[in-house]
Amino acid sequence: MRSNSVQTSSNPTFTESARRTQIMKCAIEVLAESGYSGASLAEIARRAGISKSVVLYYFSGKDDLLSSVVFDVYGRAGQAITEALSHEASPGEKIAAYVRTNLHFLEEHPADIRAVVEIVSNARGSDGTHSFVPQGEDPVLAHFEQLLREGQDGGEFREFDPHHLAIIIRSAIDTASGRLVADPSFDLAAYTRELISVVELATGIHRSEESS
Amino acid sequence: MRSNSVQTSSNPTFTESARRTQIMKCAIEVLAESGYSGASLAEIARRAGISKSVVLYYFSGKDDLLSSVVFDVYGRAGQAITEALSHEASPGEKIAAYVRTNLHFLEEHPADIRAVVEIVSNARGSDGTHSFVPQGEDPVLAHFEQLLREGQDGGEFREFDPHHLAIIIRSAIDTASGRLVADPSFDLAAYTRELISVVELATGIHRSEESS
Amino acid sequence: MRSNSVQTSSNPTFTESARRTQIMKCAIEVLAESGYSGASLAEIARRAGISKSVVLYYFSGKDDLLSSVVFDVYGRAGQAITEALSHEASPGEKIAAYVRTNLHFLEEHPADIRAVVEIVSNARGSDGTHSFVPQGEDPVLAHFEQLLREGQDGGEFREFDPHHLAIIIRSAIDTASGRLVADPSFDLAAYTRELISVVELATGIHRSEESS
Amino acid sequence: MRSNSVQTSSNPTFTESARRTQIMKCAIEVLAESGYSGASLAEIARRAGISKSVVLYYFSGKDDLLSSVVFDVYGRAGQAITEALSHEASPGEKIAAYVRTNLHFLEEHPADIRAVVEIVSNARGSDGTHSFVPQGEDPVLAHFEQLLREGQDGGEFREFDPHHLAIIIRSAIDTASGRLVADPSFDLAAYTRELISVVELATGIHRSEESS
DNA sequence: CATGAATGAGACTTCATTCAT
DNA sequence: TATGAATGAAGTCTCATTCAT
Repeated sequence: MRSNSVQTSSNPTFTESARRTQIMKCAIEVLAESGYSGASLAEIARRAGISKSVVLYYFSGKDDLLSSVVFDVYGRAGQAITEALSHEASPGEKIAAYVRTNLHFLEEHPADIRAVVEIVSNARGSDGTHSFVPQGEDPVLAHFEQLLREGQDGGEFREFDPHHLAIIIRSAIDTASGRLVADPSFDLAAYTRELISVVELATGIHRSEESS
Repeated sequence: MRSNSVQTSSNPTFTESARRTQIMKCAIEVLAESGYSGASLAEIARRAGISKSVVLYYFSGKDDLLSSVVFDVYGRAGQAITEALSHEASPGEKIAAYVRTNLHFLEEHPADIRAVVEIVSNARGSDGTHSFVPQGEDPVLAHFEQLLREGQDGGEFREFDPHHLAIIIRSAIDTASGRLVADPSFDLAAYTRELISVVELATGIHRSEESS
Repeated sequence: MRSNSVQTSSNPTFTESARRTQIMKCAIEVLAESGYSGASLAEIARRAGISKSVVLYYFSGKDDLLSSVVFDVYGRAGQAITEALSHEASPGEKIAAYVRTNLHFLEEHPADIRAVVEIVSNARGSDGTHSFVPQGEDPVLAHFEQLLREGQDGGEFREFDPHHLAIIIRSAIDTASGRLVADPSFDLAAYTRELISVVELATGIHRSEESS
Repeated sequence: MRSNSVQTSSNPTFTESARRTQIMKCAIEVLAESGYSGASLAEIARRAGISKSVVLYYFSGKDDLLSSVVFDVYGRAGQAITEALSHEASPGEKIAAYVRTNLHFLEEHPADIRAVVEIVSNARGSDGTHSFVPQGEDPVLAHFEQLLREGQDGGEFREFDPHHLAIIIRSAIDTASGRLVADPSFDLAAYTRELISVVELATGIHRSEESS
C-alpha cells in the first residue's frame, strides 16, 4: 500500500524524511479543513509552500500520499493505545482505557483523525469500492471486539453481543473527531466521561468497585 | 440552498414531479453505490437513461439536486419518526421508538440514508465549509436531545448529559447505514436490539417495568 | 477497439458525423506533420479551431481517436484495394494491381497513410507493447502473402519464399509515405514503375507477355 | 546536434568514456524494448542503476544522448560496411556484400538498429521537423545509390532507376530490425537469402556467373 | 564525480455548466 | 420538454531540466 517515489537508499535522508512529514502534515490540515474533495495536490502543495511536483517527488502519487497518512496516523494511534492498555489488568479497566486513550489521542490530534476519517470514508479505487475498508475484516473493530469478548468470557461483564456493541462504541468514538473539528465549543472531556459511563453501563461492569 | 429550475406554476405538472423523483432516485442509487465523488451528473443521468441536460432542466444545478435529496429523505424519515413517536406516551417508550423507527427506516431505505450521509459529510460550499452541518445547530440532534431531556426532567431517567448522550446514540444510528451497505451479512435486527439495550442502560430506564 | 463517446442513437446525427470526420482529419494532419509525439489533443483541437473538450466529447479518449483514425484509413484503403483486385484475373496482374493501388491510394492520401504509420509504430498500451501490431499475426501482410502464394501455386511465378518476399515488397510500399511527406520532390509515379518492375522480376512473372 | 556536457580535457577519462558507453547501452535497450515514448531519462537511468542527474552530467541533454546513440551506431555499422565492401571488387559483389553486411550487423545488434530507427523516425526539433532525416540529402541512402549507379555505369546491371531502387532495397533492410524485435520466430538468414535474390533479379546481375 | 532537490510546462481526462434549438 | 453541442476550470501525473552541494 505504501511505496516511496524517492529512491530510498538504506537510510532515508533527513531532508527527505522531514519533507515527507511536512507534506503529510499539510495534507492532514487540508483534509481536516476542506474535506476529501477539497484536498487536491495543488491545495496541499500551496499550503506547504512548495510546488505540486515536489509532492509527487516524495510520494509516488496521491494514493501513496493518502495511504501514508492513514498508515502514519493509525500507527501512532495504535501505538498509544497499545501502550495504554499494557498498564491495565482487568478487562473492564482495559475497555475504559481503550476509550479514554482513543479520545485522548483524538483530543491531541483532532486533525489527524479527521483526515483519516475523510480518507477512509471517501477513498475508492477505480472499481468504485472503498480502498481502506476491506470487505468484512476490520482490524480496528476486531481488536476492540476481542477486548469486549475477553471481559465477557471472564464473567466480569453482562450478557451482550460483542460485535454489535463494539460497533456502537466505536461509532461514538469516531464521531467525536467530526464534532471537534466542526464545533469549537465541543467539550471533549465531558464527552469522554459520558461515553465511559455509557460503556460501563452497557458492559455491566461495576463502577462501585472502582470508586470505592 | 434549494431552488427549482423549472418555473413552477401553481400546480407542478405530474410529469415534472415524476421526473424529479426519478432523478433523485437515481442520484440516491449512485451515491449509495459509488460514493460522493462517484456521483457525477453524467453517471446519474446515465443511470436514469436520460441526458445530463435533463437533470439540469429539473434541478438548477448539482447543489440543488443534492439538497433536494437530503430534503426529501429527511422529510420522509422525519415524518415516519414523528408518526411513530405520536403513539408513545412515556419518554422511555419514545426514546426506544425513536431508535427503533430510525433503524427501521434505515432498513427499508438503506440507500436513501447512505446517500444522505454521503452528501452531508462531503458536500461543501465554495468556501470549503460543510453545506449541511450548520455551525452549532443541528435540528436532528437537537430534537433527540430534547427527547432525552424530557425523560430526564420527568425523573424517569438517571443522571446524564443529554447533549453528549444524544451524540453517542445518534452516531450509533448513523453508522448503521454504512454497515448495511458495506457488509451484506450485517444483522440489523440484532443490532437494533443491542442498541436499544444500550440506550435503556444508558438512560437508566427500568426495563423490568416494561417486561413485567 | 472503437467506441463512441457520444451516446450514439441508432442514426448518428449529421453534425456528429461531420465533427468526428473533421477531428479525425485534423488529427491526421497533425500526425503527418508533427509525428506521434507532437500529436497532442491540444494541438489537434487547436488545428480544428475547437476546444480540447470537444475532441473528448466526440471521442472517448485519445486512444479512441487514434483507433478511429486507423480504422477509418485502413477501411478506405482496404476497400480501394479490394475493388481494384476484383478487376484482375491472373495472379500476376493481381500483384501488380495490389502494388499500384496501394501506391495510388498513398498518392492521393499521403497524410492519411503517414498518420497511420505514426500511430501503428508508436502507439503502445500501458504495458509497453504495441497496440496495433498484434503479436505474430498481421492481416495486411498475410493477405498480400496469400496473393503471392496463389501465383506461385498456379505455376506462374518462380520459386521464392512468399512470406519474406511479402515483407520486402510491403516495406517498399510503406516507406513511400515517409518519402512523400518528407521530400516534396519525390516522384511517386516513377517509384511505382520501378517497384512494379522489381516485383515482376522478383516474382518471375513474364513481362514479355504483357509487352507483346 | 552533439555536444559534450563534460568538459572534455585533451584525453577523456576512462571512467567518462565507460559511463557514456554504459548509458548509451541502456538507452538503446530501453528504446528497443519500450519505444521512443517509453524512453524517458528516468527509465534509462533506472536501468543503468544510476540517477537521472548522472545521465545529464555525461550528456548535455536528452537530445545529446539520442544523437550520440545514433552517431555511435551509425559509426559502427558504417565501419563494418566499409570494411566488408573493401574486400569486394565487382559492383555486383559489392551490392550483395552491402546487403549481407547490413543484415548481418542487424542480426548481431538488433537492439542498436531498432533504437536508431526509433530515434530517427521520432525525434523532432522544437519546430516539429525530423531531427535526423535531413531535407533531401540522406548520406546513407546516397551511398547505396552510388553503389548501384557504379554497377550500372559499368554495364554490369540492367537498366533501372538507381535512386528509387536504392529506396526499395534500403526499406527492405530497415524493416528487418522491426521484425526481429517484434517476431522472435523471424528467420533473418532466410530473409537475407530472399532479399539478395531479389536484389540480384532487380539489378539484373547474372547469378550464374557467381555460382559457376 | 555524483546526486538529491525542486520546478514548470504540458499531457490526458473529468466534470458542472451554458446555450441554442 | 428535452437535448446535443461546446466549454473552461481543475485534477493527477510525467518529464526534461536546473541548481546547489
